[in-house]
Order: sequence, then structure tokens, then C-alpha cells
Amino acid sequence: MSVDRDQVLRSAAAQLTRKGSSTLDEVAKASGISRATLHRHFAGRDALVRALEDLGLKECELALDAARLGEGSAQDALRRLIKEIEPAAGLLAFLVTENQLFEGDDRHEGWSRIDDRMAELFRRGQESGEFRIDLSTAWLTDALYGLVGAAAWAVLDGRVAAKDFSYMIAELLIGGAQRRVES
Amino acid sequence: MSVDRDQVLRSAAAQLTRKGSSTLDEVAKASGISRATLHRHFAGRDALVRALEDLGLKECELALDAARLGEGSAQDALRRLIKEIEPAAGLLAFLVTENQLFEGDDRHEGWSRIDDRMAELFRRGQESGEFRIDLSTAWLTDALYGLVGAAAWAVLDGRVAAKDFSYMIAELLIGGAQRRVES
DNA sequence: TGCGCATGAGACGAATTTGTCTCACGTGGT
DNA sequence: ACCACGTGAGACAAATTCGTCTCATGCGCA
Repeated sequence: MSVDRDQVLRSAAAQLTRKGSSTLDEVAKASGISRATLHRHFAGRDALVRALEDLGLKECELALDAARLGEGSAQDALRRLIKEIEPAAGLLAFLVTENQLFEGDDRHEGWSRIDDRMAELFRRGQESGEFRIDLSTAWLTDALYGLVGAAAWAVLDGRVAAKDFSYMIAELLIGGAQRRVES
Repeated sequence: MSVDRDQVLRSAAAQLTRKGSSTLDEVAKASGISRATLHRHFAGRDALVRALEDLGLKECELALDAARLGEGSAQDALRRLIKEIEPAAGLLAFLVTENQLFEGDDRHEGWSRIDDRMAELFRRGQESGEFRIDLSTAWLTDALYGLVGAAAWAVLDGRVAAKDFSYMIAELLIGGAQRRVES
């Protein structure tokens, strides 16, 4: 009977990813609930977006924890991270397009912490000699976000099979498109 | 006296990239014109977005032409493409987030043609042995869009120097993050 | 059966945005 | 000097969306 808050948020993210200017009524219908109920759980559009941000933030933190970025090679850690972050890809695809969250320098500090943890992984890989040093850790972090968003969108649109999600991202990010004659 | 239509569109794209829900009044002010004038040139919000799409489409076609994708190695052609597409990056960064354009299967056929040309480049690279075949051409195309958008945003936000734009994208897309002991 | 509770549906005014209009101003060309 | 034209500023109603409210329904539970 009671509404599943997380499920509503996921449906809302999917709807808002498809159409960023969706009406609250459209969001509610996409979540299978009425506008009144949506409004009972989230005070307004801002509150809804904030909740989406918090959920995405939480899932990213969990993915970062589960990936154990400090263990093993940086490459393997990155592969684990991409695999762990897959459930949050839909949410991230929306959040990265929601530049409104970054307006006014009051960006949620949580993202800085996540960025730092990712950049730290790339830095570790660079220091160990696994990753090239001519690509900045900031760019690699942004590129990871961009590829996750692109992959999520490609999957939603049927151009990439869902099962290939993490493979496609990890291989491109780590190895690039270039064919290497000797592995 | 007369308004520079393309300049207005670029300013509008920048404003809408920053805040997708910008008012027409905000868009107009960002372009340095009044709402009345904006409305004289573009019938409404839809018409404005359509014009932005057409401009982005045109610039992509021009970039594809200028890159001469059929000449030389696929790698070099891809590097040329990325360099040529840089001026349109801001526009693309907005358009890729404007999923509204893809609603209802009435997507502008022009994008299909562009996608095809890009996919053809990757296919050529795969057939020549330059690119790996385990990453589909559709994914490589989407990844290119995603990286261009991510890079445009990173530059706008000051995390990546504008002069590194094409290098960062090309190197990551072609060579990946992995360090290769022998070049 | 009867109660509690969350929800769905809809109405209502307020706020915002939009589309259209008018009018005055400034510039460029005749 | 005069006119044509594009523009800025603002007013105005229409349309849309939002926030809040009320009421009825359905389900679980005692």
C-alpha cells in the first residue's frame, strides 16, 4: 500500500532523463502514482531533485565502497567500480544533465568527495605506471561520468545490450579503441 | 543593428546548457537581446530548440566534411574529426542533454546520417585492423558523443584547459587510459 | 463489521511563463 | 531632412504549472 520511495525516485529519474521538462504530473504517472501522492512524499520539484541527488550520491558512495578501490591493480579496481556503479547509471545519467545542481557554487559537497575518490584511483594508477600521465585525473574522472551516462542512454535506447554495459565502458576507458597487436 | 542569428543561437545554447529550464527572458538576456526580439526571430521555445538542432546538425556535417574521414588512417581521420568538431562542442553538449528531440521516433533524420558517417569511420578502422572489433561501432559513436559533451562541460567548468580539448578526447578514445610500455 | 490510513481524483487560486500587442527610440539609407 | 526598419521596453491576456485543499475509495487489521 505504502509507496516505495526508492522505486518512485528511480521511475522519476527515468522520466526526467527522457524529458527534463516533465511536469510533476508526468513524473507521477511515470511512477504509477498520483500527483497528490508524489507531492505528499516530496514537497515540490526542488525537493524531488534533491532526493534524486541524495539517492545518486548514496549509491555512488556504496559503489565506491564495494569496489574497494585500494585493493589490487588500479585497472582491476576501475573495472570493479564500473561494475558496481551500473545500478546507479540511470540515476547518474539524469544527474549529470541536471547542471542546475551545480548552480551558484553551492554544489553538494558529497560530489566533491566522490570526485576525489575517483581521482585518487586514477592517481594511484598513474603512480604505479598503469595509467598514462598525460591525461589528467580530473579529465579521466569526467570522462568516466560521460561514458557512464552515454552507456546508460545507449542501453535505454537499445543500441547497446545491457549485459555489455560495464565491459564497453571499462574496455574503452582503460584500453581505448586502438587495437593492440600484442596483448 | 540586425541581430546575428548564429550568435544568438550560440548564446542561447550556452545559457540552456547551464540551465535547461531557462526562461525565454533569461535566454534573451544571455544573448544580449530583448525577449521581443528573440521572439521575432524564433516563434517560440520549440522553434528555438529546433533552430539549435539545425545549427548543430549543420556544424556536425561541416566537421565531418572537413575531416575527410575517408583519407589516411582511421586514427588520423578520427583525430581530425574531433578537432573539427570542437567548435560545435558547446552546441552538442546541449543537444545531447535535450532528449526531447528524440521523443516519439520523429528524431531528425539528419542525426541518423551523422551517426552513420561516424559509425562508418569506426567500421573502416575495424576492417583495417586499427580498431578493436569487440567494441561495437554504435557504442564507439555514442562514446564519442559522450566524451565530447563531458569535455565541453569540463572546459566550461575550468577543469580542463580549452587547448587540451581535442587531445584529451582523441587520446582517451583511441588509446585509452592504459599506459603502453612501448609506443 | 468497523476503524485507521494511505492513496486517487479532482477542484481551486496563485505564480510563472508564454505569445502578442503597442509605442518610442535609434540607426542607416534615400 | 525624412523615412524605413529593426529593436527595447513594457503591458496584457491566455496557458501552463504548482501548491494546497477536500472528499471518496480501497486495503489492511483488530
